[in-house]
Amino acid sequence: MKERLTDAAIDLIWENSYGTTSVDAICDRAGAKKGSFYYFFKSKSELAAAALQADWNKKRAHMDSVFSPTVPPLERFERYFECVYEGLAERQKLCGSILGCPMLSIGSEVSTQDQVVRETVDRILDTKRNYFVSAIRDAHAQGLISAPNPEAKADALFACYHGTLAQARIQNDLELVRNFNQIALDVLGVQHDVVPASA
Amino acid sequence: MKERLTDAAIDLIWENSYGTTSVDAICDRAGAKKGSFYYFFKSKSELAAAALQADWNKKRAHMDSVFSPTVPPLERFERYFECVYEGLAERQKLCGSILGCPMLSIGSEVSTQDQVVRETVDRILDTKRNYFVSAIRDAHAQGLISAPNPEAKADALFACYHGTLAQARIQNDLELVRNFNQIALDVLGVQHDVVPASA
DNA sequence: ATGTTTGTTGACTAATCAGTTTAGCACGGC
DNA sequence: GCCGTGCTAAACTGATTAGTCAACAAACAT
Repeated sequence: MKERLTDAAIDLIWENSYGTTSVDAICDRAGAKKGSFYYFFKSKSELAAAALQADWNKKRAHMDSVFSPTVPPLERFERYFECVYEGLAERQKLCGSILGCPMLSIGSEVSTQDQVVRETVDRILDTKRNYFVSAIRDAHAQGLISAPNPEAKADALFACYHGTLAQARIQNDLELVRNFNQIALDVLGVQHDVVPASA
Repeated sequence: MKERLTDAAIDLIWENSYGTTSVDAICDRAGAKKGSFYYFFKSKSELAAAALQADWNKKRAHMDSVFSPTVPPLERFERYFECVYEGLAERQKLCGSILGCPMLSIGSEVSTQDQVVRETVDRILDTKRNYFVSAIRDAHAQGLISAPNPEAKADALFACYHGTLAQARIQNDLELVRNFNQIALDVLGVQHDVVPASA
């Protein structure tokens, strides 16, 4: 039941927002009653933090596989962005909207008001950033890109990635995400293998 | 009074969020009563849209000056990011938090639930993006950068910029914004004039 | 068998929410 | 003097909110 509650919470909050998702609505979707909710969680805010953490834990294994050191560094990004695109597209079929990154949407919404959730998001985002850093470091070591400062490069790509997802949500349009790997390559400083126009 | 209401609305919604900012609170800060509110605006949602638009209209003249075609293209960005940094720092002194970009925060929060606000944000963001596009086009024309596709480059920088502001809000930390011009130059593909280390 | 832990239930507050209503104020035109 | 017009005041509605509470159930240990 605890898991049903966190699942319902992520679903609803991601699709709508933290502020407009009521505890009642979460309970309804989870098939639970208010009492059960407050048996497991002492507040809406604590549930949100738990839900974000649970969601991340679920995705972690998949991230480890996509960003495995056995995969060529630039392919890690390519596969990752492809997965994100597919996931958002599938989700759109269900709810009609492009939802972007839940961490960013929720984090941005509550950051000035809810320190528990804010710190949870902050910590998870930092963990996620590490995948970027290590892939970039590897790419640099293999001479695929020039990134003497992998952390700075990762920050740039990370920001670019999240900015694109945020815009996709606001515009309700996946177009920018579909072509994101191109932008990523550009930000990473990979040489374009442009097909030269004839004549 | 209408202006006092939109000012109060932007202030409160930016600092907190759309969902947690009540009409009562907006009226309080504006020194107005509910009746006045609903005389000028027919709903909270319509006020939010009007407030965002009014806020943008105020900033527009300044944007025009910063992105004036008489300013060298890369300096436009430099000055702009500097202004944004200063603005956020000043605001932090007042409310203790880094607030990021109101368009992005609010847009991301309400995008799936409020089409009026969503479209307002979408339109304003598109207008803002044009400043980037034209500066990049000029920079390319002057041989400062290589950007055969200025729109794509602008999208990348725009996303990177907004992603950075969103992270600054979530982390409540201006650090990333302070150094953003460096990242911007990197994304734009400007050659670093790195001071070579001796020995 | 008996008590304890672990979970569930539904009714309950007390506050807050967006939005309405109605009466009234100050003002200039006529 | 009188009337419309632009705006304000304050009380109100009805729905919704997060969170509480005491009674209850089933499993499990002793």
